[in-house]
Amino acid sequence: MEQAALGFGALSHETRLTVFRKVMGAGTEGVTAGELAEHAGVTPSNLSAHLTVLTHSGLIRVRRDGRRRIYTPIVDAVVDLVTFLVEDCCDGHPEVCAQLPSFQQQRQAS
Amino acid sequence: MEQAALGFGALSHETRLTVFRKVMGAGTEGVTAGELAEHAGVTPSNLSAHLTVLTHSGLIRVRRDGRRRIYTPIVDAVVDLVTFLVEDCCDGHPEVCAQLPSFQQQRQAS
DNA sequence: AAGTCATTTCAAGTTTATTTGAAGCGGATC
DNA sequence: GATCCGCTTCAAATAAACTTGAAATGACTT
Repeated sequence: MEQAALGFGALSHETRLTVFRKVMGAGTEGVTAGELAEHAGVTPSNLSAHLTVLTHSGLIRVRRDGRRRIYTPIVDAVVDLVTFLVEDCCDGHPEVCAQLPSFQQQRQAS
Repeated sequence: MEQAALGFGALSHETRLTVFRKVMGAGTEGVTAGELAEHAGVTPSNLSAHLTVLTHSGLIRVRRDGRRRIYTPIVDAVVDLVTFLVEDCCDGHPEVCAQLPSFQQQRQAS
């Protein structure tokens, strides 16, 4: 639960949420810090601070490529976080989770 | 996205996460502040502060019953939050969302 | 109407986050 | 080896979150 709180904390800031989504979208290939800074519209320095929070939460990781750093999602960690939230939602209210988008459908669509 | 950040922020503290889960589990019937304080092992005053954050985030609501206050989940808001996270996860990585527990299955189980 | 109960509000202190710009560092280029 | 690039680290300032206990509120009870 400590881990979940950490994960939610990492997503509790608009800049970080923006960055997180961009990183998720980038998949295995990843995104550079520079691209993320531009995308989020913040200074490199500020972005770096937010990236530290996100990596510390275990939701993303860094890899080096020459002089740039490439950020990639740790998908298992994201799945764990989603699962945690979903269990709260669906254990007590199973009838409600039918409202959630069908993952199978999305899978075929994209 | 602002709303999502607010929601995640509300879940980013262990006490609030504990409280949130208890409220979710209580369903329509709800839980009193007193029960929540005992469950979370914090003072009434401290709990009240956390409840303010949670209600302000739109994930739970209060209703009065005599001299007690009963907290209930706002399930739609929780579903929205889960959906938000799931979309990040599954739009870019649809193959991964198969790892998530099947809601239909859970529905029949409980 | 006085007392008690459940809970919140207040104010103050403490801790933790966030932002900023300057400086540093490792890797590429000249 | 000097320089430029991409990014991080540092330090200092500001802001936001958290905790605490005392006091207030509003609703039942006697």
